[in-house]
Amino acid sequence: MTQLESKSRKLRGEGNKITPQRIAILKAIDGIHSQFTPQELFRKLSPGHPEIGLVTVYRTLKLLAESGLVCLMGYSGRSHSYARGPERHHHHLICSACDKVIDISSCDLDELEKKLTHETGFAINEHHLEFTGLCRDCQVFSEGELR
Amino acid sequence: MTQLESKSRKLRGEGNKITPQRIAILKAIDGIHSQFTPQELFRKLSPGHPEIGLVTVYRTLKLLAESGLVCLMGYSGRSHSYARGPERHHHHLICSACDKVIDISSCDLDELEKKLTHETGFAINEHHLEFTGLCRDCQVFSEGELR
DNA sequence: AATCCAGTTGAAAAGGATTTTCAATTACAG
DNA sequence: CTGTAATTGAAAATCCTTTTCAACTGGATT
Repeated sequence: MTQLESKSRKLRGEGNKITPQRIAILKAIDGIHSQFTPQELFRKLSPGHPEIGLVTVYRTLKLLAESGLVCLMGYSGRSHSYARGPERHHHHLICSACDKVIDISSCDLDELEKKLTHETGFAINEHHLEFTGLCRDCQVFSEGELR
Repeated sequence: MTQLESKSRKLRGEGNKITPQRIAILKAIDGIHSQFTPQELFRKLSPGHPEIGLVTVYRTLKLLAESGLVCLMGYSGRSHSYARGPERHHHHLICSACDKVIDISSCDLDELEKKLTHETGFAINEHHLEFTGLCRDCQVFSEGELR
């Protein structure tokens, strides 16, 4: 089963219709390895899919994020940013130069979480973790003659 | 030295002027233990300080964030949120019901960071960590008759 | 205490991002 | 095939945030 089939199935299972627009958006997202804003995705889609409106991109990304099929990113400034990613719990490593996103599955925070629960009385149910840096490719440009 | 003096001194040291508006804003922030948006802070200030405009609140929060005197929060939806907090490296534990923020100083992520650097070639220079849950007070309302 | 000037301020306008509205269209269950 | 609820695109409406600009002011310097 392709990622497209499995995601479509999940969406349909939740009572949503599978439209050509949604398929195009799912396909596009699967090919993007950076974080992106709705506007950026719209611009990327427009040439091949002039029939897809910006509003639909906004709505679809929201829907996909609610279904866990894309991630809504945290510290990315003013506009919403999203990234493709696995449905399971994971975190991100982001290149601050090219916006590339790498998924991280390990995060041993259980100890810390327990300690915090004990110290603060909070019932913790979520955490976000994000690393930022320069990817191998982008490091090149911050050495040598450039900059 | 009070927090107000020390923060004023730092601001002045960076070439900024200490105005009545900035003092009022610094004082207000010190009394808020939740995260807040510029608009919320403005509403809180307005009654006692009708002379302070919304634009000044925006500008001052931006300035304070750049100087490390307040924290710009991450995953807080559409508008910017800030929180008072220590200047040193720290993270947050946030109540999803009342927006209370507790500062966390420990975060043993060096191991993970090293591992990621090795595996991905990234030059990591920053990380954000955020826990979300219900604080002791707010847990009460999610049990029992309410909700 | 008086002067000066770069930094600051508030109001209004501009700029963006996101959401809402609404009539037309369409996926898909029956 | 049909009926219907979900979806769509365009335009308008909402928000949030920043910019512009003329007036004002903190505080360094006389």
